[in-house]
Amino acid sequence: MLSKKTKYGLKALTFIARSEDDMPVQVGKIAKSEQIPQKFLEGILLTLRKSGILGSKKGKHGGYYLRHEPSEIKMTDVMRVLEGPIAMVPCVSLNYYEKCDDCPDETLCSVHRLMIEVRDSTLNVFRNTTLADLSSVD
Amino acid sequence: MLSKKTKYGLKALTFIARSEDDMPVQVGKIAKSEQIPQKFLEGILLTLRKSGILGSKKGKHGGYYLRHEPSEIKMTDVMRVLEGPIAMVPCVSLNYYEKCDDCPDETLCSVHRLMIEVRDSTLNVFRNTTLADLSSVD
DNA sequence: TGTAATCCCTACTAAACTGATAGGATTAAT
DNA sequence: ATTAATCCTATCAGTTTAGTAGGGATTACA
Repeated sequence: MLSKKTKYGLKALTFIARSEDDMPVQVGKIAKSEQIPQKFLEGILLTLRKSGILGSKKGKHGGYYLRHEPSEIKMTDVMRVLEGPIAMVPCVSLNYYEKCDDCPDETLCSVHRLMIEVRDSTLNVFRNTTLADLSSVD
Repeated sequence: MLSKKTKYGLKALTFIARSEDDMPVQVGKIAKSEQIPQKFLEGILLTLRKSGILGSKKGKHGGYYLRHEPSEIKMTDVMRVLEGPIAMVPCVSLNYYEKCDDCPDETLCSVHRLMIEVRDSTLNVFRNTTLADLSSVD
């Protein structure tokens, strides 16, 4: 299941991308427009900022803005920040690899082989989708 | 993340498929060979039986067996039984569709569109993979 | 007919995770 | 100063996960 955190995060990013006139967007505005609990959203945008996807400006008239063009922001990066590893098992994760306790030989493990295929096909989607695709209104 | 339940279930199915000489396979044998807590595995095999993927024979010399040829057992079915819906959000689920509370218009929702693509690519893997693929030793 | 092996079923539990709330500290514009 | 924003930490109720416990029901076979 996609966590609410990720869902909210994606919606917020889309919102910011759509309202780009180089003015920072306030959490409150996003929360209201997208029906997201504001305090919850605060934390989400914070992690997006810490990861380098968003920038922020503090104080009055502050808010969040994209650090790069929407077309440069790949879903692989966004999803990893919000949802964690893309692979469904650590033993097929590119960025968070971990060996299974059981499983003496990965190449013989049926789960391993299946999950590599799932990872690759999901990765293929995320690599070929940017925030620009999400926020286009076609 | 893939649940242990699913992981264990897939390993067990693979084990049964590999040791097919038409004799039912005992939970204890699978548990020992695959390093799975036996009581936990019991429950998993039970749900696989109730779903029609496995059959069982009670009493001495009893055990579990496949109800169909491995090449007929598609991962779509197995995954839905073990892991639940394949879609990451209910609003793009084929078998368990549910509208989002928020989201007045799905066709305009960025998350919706992205998740449809993920669903389709994952589905494509599961539809083209059978237990025979998992249990082959190439 | 008794006994051992096996599936079957229900209930319980500890730990982790999720989604959210609370309360305030810090910063900046006016 | 006041106000409006981000930032940070802690807390919490509910759910899920992974597993354990204990036994009931069924069958093979001596």
